[in-house]
Amino acid sequence: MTGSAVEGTTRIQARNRQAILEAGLDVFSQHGFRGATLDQIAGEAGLSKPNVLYYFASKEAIYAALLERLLDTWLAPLAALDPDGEPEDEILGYVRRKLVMSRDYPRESRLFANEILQGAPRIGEILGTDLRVMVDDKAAVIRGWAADGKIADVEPHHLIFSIWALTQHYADYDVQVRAVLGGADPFPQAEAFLVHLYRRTIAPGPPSGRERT
Amino acid sequence: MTGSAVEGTTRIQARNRQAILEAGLDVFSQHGFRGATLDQIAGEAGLSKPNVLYYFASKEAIYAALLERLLDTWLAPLAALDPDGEPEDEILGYVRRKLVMSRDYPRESRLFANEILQGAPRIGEILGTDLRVMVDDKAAVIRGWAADGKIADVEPHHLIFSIWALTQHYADYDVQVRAVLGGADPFPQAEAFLVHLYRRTIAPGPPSGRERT
DNA sequence: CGTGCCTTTGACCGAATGGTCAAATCGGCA
DNA sequence: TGCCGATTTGACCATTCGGTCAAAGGCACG
Repeated sequence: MTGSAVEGTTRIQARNRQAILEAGLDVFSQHGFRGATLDQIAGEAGLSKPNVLYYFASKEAIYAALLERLLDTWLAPLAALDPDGEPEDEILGYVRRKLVMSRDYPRESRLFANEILQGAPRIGEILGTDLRVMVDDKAAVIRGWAADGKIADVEPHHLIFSIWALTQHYADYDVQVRAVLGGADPFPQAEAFLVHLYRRTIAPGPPSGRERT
Repeated sequence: MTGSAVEGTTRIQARNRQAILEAGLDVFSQHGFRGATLDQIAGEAGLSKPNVLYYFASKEAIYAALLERLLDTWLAPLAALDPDGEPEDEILGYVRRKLVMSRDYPRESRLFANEILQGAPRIGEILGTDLRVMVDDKAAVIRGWAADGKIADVEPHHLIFSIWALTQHYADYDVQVRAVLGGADPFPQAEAFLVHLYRRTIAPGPPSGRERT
């Protein structure tokens, strides 16, 4: 062995754990926790079922590991929203980062969607505490921008929800989007549309599009 | 028996079939097809498992019946978009109708979401044919409005996607929305926000919010 | 009140599920 | 090369799964 006795992470351990998580992400994101089977995960990872359980104590443990790894990176784009930046740049930057995540990590988005659809039994508490704190924090920033007249007076929470909904839609409903559009890559057009939509939505001015005479 | 020999739908048949579909909607919308179990559906419907299979040939048949019943009503709001109406009224009306459906039929929205997340194995073909035809049709209408300068020049397909994403988000991610917002009913604020967003997005004028000098 | 069909269910089946365990194999180091 | 822990697996287990079936129960009508 190479590593020390305390830090017991062999090369082969890292590789197999990674393969299991990769396979688990595939299966869980498509069928949810209850719909996924260990045999399927093992098969996709190229390991036998007992071998999978040698690296993870249970099906639940694989799922938990995936969720934990996900939550870390999932909120990073929102955390990067800078209170001292230019409002429009900050919000459009957030939209772009989230859209790129939907394009590059669609399975992670679907895994999250599945967990929420099931009622968030495992991450419900985190949603009501950690997530809520961060969203409230960023919402306050956005509210400040609105109060200063730098952007339109929109409800910040729903603005954030809308960014989640619009960007994750291109990951979660990818099959539907491509079925309707045909074969072409939806993301370039999606980005152009979302930039238009958010420039218009947050531009300072009267609350509605029907301009006053 | 009361009904004729040909029209064999007893009162009790209608009641039990309805109870099974109701229970199936609950379970399938939460756990997806593979994650749902007949025992759970039977228990929730107040019937024994063999009795459930007396009314539906298989688990698959219950799921199929739900999907078929869903597809009929799911696209009705889009079909109601009137090419001869006032563009802003038509689009905002569509948004409102879809939002009401998310509020009143969240389980149906989640059932649909689950099917799409699984890769739409059962309705994939419909998406690429019937749905696509209808969306293309409505997209042409919207494109015409844009060409006439009645609304902004937005890509119509992505405009429709955005309406789906924003409205269904309040059904599919209801748990998350409520966890972040607290106990209050999100829908009144959601409607106000969406009306603002779409008024701004489709208002005629320059493509972006950064006004020219 | 009895007959015939609709409805319900207990018992059961084979397959798949998550998980266990002891034994076999592997891989690196002395 | 031989050793020892890390790794892998075949066999197995209890439970749950979707589904079957024959028998029992219920209901409306003559």
